[in-house]
Amino acid sequence: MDSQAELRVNQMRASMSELGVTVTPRRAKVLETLASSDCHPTVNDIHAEVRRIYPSTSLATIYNTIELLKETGQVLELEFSGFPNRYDGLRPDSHPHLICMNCRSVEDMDMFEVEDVSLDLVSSISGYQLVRRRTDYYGVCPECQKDEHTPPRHPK
Amino acid sequence: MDSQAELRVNQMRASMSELGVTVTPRRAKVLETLASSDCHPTVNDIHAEVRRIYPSTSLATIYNTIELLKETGQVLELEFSGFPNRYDGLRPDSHPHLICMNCRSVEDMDMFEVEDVSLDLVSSISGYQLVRRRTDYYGVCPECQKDEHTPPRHPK
DNA sequence: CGATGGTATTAGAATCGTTCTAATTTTACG
DNA sequence: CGTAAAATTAGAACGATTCTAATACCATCG
Repeated sequence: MDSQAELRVNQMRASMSELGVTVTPRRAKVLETLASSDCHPTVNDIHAEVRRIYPSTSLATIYNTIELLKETGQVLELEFSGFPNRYDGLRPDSHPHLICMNCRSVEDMDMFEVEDVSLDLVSSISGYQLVRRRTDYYGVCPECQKDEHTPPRHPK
Repeated sequence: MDSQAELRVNQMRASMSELGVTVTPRRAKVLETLASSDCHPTVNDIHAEVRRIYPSTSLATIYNTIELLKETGQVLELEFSGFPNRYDGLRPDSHPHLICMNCRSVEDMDMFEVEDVSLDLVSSISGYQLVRRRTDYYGVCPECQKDEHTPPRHPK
């Protein structure tokens, strides 16, 4: 786990303590997995990882822990219909992603700085109290372009 | 049905003919509903509307028709997990939306022109073959701000 | 130490939007 | 009309997520 991941784990722990809930060993392992994986894992990915250490862990614990993190904005949830949601614990702020429609890989899109319209500006013009933006680019990743018939796989 | 809606229905009909499929009366009603509704209806909304004329219509027909429209880019699908998808047949191109997390209303966000980074530019830098962008702003709509306890409702 | 009470966790059931399937109906066209 | 292909139906299947009721854990107090 690199230093950025450790920083994030500590921030997540702090936010959970502020909520008044315990950071149990299983929950700690969920935080670690979220903070040290850059492939935007699914709940199942995290479940599998936590099970390597605590084999009896149930899915509900993963969902439960993620819910606690969402409450304090410590994890970014990317919703999909028909596919499992993806989570970003490394960068819980709104930021754009590249999504491969073939292999379902998800990566951060920060090749260059995008000057997004600020949430505050859109809020004041629209009258909405905005809390989050989601921007995703959908297409086919370089890897999948090599062979049109690459079967869907995840994570990449 | 205003002139813009009629134009859209004709475009949708044309795209379906190009696919070599028949525009049956039920399908026509789906197109009409999509083209003349500005609240980004769910599949159930469309189903209810079509049933007013053809009461025996099954849900599968709605899904099936939408699938045909998606194949030719004639409808924009906004995916959610935990909530039904929303559809925009009036403006099938990528454009930003305002989403109320309380009442689940969805509206177009075109208060001002946003100069989005072009898909082509992002494609060339990222190496992805991009086909679509999705940008959504999440928050609480003006109506729901009036009363914190307004129950979720849809459509607005 | 052992009891107590509250939190965390579990396994599995329930939910719900979407997709699939097999049988039936409709449609186009000779 | 008659036939074949396409469209449609009802309901089953599916899969991600949420819920539920029972159990395990753990800190603290007597």
